[in-house]
Amino acid sequence: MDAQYNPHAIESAAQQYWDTHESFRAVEDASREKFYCLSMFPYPSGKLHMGHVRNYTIGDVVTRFQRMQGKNVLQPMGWDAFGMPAENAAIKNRVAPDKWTRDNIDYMRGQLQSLGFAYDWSREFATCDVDYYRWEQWFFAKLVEKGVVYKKMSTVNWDPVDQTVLANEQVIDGRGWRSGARVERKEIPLWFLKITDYAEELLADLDKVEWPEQVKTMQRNWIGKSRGVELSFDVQGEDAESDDARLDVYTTRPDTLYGVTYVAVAAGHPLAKRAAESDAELAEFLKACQQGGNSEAELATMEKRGRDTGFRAVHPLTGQAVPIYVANFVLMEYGTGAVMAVPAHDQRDWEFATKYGLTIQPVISDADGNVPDLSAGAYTEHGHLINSGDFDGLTFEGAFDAIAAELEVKGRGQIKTNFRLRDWGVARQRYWGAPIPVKYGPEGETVALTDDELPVALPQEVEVDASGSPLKKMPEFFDLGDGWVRETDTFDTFMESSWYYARFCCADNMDAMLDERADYWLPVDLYIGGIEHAILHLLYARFFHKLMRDEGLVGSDEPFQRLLTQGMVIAETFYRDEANGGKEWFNPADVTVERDDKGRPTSAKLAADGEPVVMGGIEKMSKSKNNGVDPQSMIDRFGADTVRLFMMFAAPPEQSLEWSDAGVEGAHRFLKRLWRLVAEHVDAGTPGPLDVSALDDAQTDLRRKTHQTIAKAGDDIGRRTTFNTAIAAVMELANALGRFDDTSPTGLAVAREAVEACVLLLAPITPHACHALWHSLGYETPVIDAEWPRVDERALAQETLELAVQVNGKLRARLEVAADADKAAIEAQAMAAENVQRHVEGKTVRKVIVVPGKLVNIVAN
RNA sequence: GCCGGCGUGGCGGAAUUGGUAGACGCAGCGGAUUCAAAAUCCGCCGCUGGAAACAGUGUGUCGGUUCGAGUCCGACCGCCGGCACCA
Repeated sequence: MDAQYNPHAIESAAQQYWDTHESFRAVEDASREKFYCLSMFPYPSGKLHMGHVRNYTIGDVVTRFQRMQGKNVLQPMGWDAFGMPAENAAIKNRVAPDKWTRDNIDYMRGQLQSLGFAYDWSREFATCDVDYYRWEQWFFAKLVEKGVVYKKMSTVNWDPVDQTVLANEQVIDGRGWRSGARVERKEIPLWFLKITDYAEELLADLDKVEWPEQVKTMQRNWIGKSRGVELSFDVQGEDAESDDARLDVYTTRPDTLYGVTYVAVAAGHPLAKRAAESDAELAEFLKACQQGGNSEAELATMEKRGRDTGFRAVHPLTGQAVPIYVANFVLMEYGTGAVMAVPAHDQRDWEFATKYGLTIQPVISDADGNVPDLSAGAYTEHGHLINSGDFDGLTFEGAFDAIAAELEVKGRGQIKTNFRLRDWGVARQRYWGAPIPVKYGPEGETVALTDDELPVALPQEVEVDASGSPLKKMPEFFDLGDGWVRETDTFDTFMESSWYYARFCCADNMDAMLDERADYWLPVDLYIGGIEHAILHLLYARFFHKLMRDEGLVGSDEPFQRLLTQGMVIAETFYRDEANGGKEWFNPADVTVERDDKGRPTSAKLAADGEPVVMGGIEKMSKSKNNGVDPQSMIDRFGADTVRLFMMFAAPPEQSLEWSDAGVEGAHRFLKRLWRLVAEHVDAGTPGPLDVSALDDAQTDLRRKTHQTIAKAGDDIGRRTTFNTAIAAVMELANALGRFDDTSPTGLAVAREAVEACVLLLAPITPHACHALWHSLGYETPVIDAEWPRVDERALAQETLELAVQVNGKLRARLEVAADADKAAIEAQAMAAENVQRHVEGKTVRKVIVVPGKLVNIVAN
């Protein structure tokens, strides 16, 4: 074999082999166990970034590993092709979104292929293909029929200068990113899917999936099931028949009901509007409340402000009148648009009451009956009721039930389960998305399109500018004649990403959304993607799967059985301050870092001019900080296997991964070393038969190491998905192999087993090199079809073990003991050790703890 | 602000169920090979003291549980992800 490791020749040969043999085409086969491995598909933004490379390498390693386990594997790839960047590029470069997107896809597909990912490319599609989104339109029409869809008024960010709706990320400090104008909250009618109808099931079924606990917790909190009481306050002086006669509020703390000292309503609430009719200042305040962004983070961090409406609410139990305030943090769309306020026992209410001088009435004491000190903040613990009439002395649970019962008797309220989860608004006022398949009639009819009216294809020839969707200016698109017009809103791109995993199972079906092949492959056995998708994408996809199930399209309850959330790729940043107060960021590739004699970085210089730059810390790779490392340049320099190996070795998949040029070189060095080890082994001659009963000590040790490594690598890749430790284990085996220079026939046989283990265990990670090495070892069938090596339990056996000996928890000696030694013998041997004697001298031994195979701890004082 | 994470040598990380902290790699230092260099190979490498044996100390900070804590509990500090129209 070639003595030199030549990655580029090896990689193109291996890729060509896989290509001509259609090695990764997946075919349904009911007689075989399937494994569907899916990585989140990319948005085609231009070129692959390191985050993609990491994500897809993880998926590829698992896919190839499962194939070697004998599974029938499916690993598809496609494009999440609708979205705002294409429109932004269109505005900036005057290039049509479709062309821009498809050019990007072509380039990125080539990059994925050069990384050697084992995709079944025959299943590829982009979500902007009409053959894809037509089924989404078809399905939406079915949902309209079923009643899962409705239209309601909803708040959007409105840019009054550009006359367009802005996404939350386009609102910066309350202003439009392009125009700089103060953003306004505007109400427009939008389409919604009733995800809240599935809240209970989405919560319960989290128990059915093998996901990281943190992701399940985030979803549970997002769904936010709570048990509380819905109750109503009368509005003083209102006609009992009028709509404004009562205020409904929901609370999870009915035990604090006697502490209500005011009620707050949203700026859009009818009472607030009525009060403003005769109060110019209040009207001004309501207008101010409509300014600024709409995101929860912005609402939660803004200054809490309010004003008295002049209306008074009547407490449902005490009959006392309390003021009704308008507050900017109460939103009309969430819940009832009104909240009861208990400043003594809720921190936000406390801050508001303190600011406006409202009464703070404590109604909960601690368990000892002490009235809490409310001078610095609210007392939010559960405790015992005080100042609460007949309910005094009750605990949280007792008071909850008693007060709920009292309200029920009086017809003023009842216990209610509430969810924080809100319905999913799926309409966007944008061009580059799937058109919503609805039409409106001259009499105000709203009708979903029928099969023969579908698909609604998105027009390709358009002028995109900053002033909203071009579809709204295209009568040829929306004017259907006879007074009928088509909806010009398009779908949220989360719609497309909510079912693409299912379409991959049968992407060639032009007559149906899904077919029986979906139930062969689904659910996805392992889904891999960024932790940033932990809530929205994953929750919407779960919901969509249940919708498809209820339409009989799939049989399973959940789309993704296992989930692996991968961390970010980060890198050092470098910048110089500019005269205008901004920063100029330099790419790490253009910077030289100076180090002291211990290797610590001390300063950095720009290579081009030799002048210093500031080290800005380690951040997520991004365009804005110019700290991205281009995968292509790394592949060109070292080959795909080196990039893949480094990515898998530098950190466990869930953690963030710091890019390191030196680390990449280290990975490359290891591959060269592995190549040389195999070449030297092949040159050393033909191994004899492996007679395991006639091995010397060194041979036994290497053989044990081989099988320990097989056991560890299989567990690390298959169960733990900690690829870094699997690679470390193989490196240890390679190190042991490098020290083993026994060229006897038996020695070569033991070495052969170790060499083959290295190649097979690394085959999922560095598939091109292992493809070539496997052939060099004399095999005709490719390594992708080789079986994962089996552990020989007998090879793992040891005659002696090393134990740690502690005295009072501190390590004092190491002990070589027979593997079958009993507790008493171990104790005696431990006590006899010289250093142990020194530390127990003059003390009484109180206890000796023996942990088999691990350590002995002698407790003495 | 709310929800969820993370914090270990000069650096990336390992320690899987409470049991020998620092595997593996990078950087650094010393040596071999070489006319020389690259490449490669060998050795050392948490900190303090010591010639060494060894001792002390050490996993963000403070406190607790335990024979024993990087791991469990409480409080705090710092950083990161998400917050419903970025994907």
